Amino acid sequence: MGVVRKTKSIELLLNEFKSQKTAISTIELIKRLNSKINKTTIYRVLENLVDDGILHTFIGQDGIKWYAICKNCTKSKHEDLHPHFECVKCGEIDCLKTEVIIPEIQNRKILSSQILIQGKCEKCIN
Amino acid sequence: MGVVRKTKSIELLLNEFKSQKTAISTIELIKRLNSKINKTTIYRVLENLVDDGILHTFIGQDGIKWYAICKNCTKSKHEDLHPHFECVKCGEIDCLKTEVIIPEIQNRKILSSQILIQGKCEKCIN
DNA sequence: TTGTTATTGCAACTAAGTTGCAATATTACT
DNA sequence: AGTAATATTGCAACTTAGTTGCAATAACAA
Repeated sequence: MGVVRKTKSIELLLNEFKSQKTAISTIELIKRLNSKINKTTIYRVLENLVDDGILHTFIGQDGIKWYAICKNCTKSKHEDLHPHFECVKCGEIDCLKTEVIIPEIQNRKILSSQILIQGKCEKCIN
Repeated sequence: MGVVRKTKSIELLLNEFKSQKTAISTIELIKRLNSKINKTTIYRVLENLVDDGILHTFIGQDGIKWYAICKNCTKSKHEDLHPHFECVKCGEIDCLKTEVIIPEIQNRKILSSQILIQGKCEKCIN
């Protein structure tokens, strides 16, 4: 349904994504904003922000939901088909600009794809 | 820890993967074997079979665990770094032989990757 | 056949996420 | 500014996937 009214919850959540460029998991957001926003509201606002093309979401290796700011998305079209990179050391996940080419497959029609790469990030490589 | 003794539970679970070549989710297995094996046992046997290199596991788009037979794995080395294909129509997930190349990324060390492709499978394309 | 111990079933629990509903806050309209 | 309409929120209770501890059972080596 998307966001209709400017509220404190939306502002607080967006602040998190403005001050941190990497992806943030739902449980991390609940942990951080616990005292200020109810977890139900957090889940609902996040979904609204996805509908509006402001955030995109994906499933981490742990099976939980992560969210990150969209770069080139609109309400009607999500363009965030980029891979995500999860650091095995610090746990941080961020969006990659790197393009990964999915080859055509005989007798199948590809519609979308999720790519989650594990490794060591810039900060943890050494 | 892997499997040590041949039990009825292991046999029943492996039968499912022998009669169906595609991946099977934990909840599907629990649904099917509910009356014969306790769900705790199902979770534990599946994990053992992964340790033994007989099955591999991955997270589906729904955030739940899926399992499939390994092709070229041993107890010490999992080689199943192939992509998985999820049909948006029938919900089936299978392993792809297609190789997807993950390019090197500056200042990062890539260790592994999960690729989940959505689309229409052979049966559902028309 | 028996002793050791891997495996199983059960019940109770955890953790992530959802639902229904009444209370509250935003916004448009006068 | 005051008010009505309704989007948003908080709360409690729930669902679902998966886990844990422990006693009972089953494999299998000797």
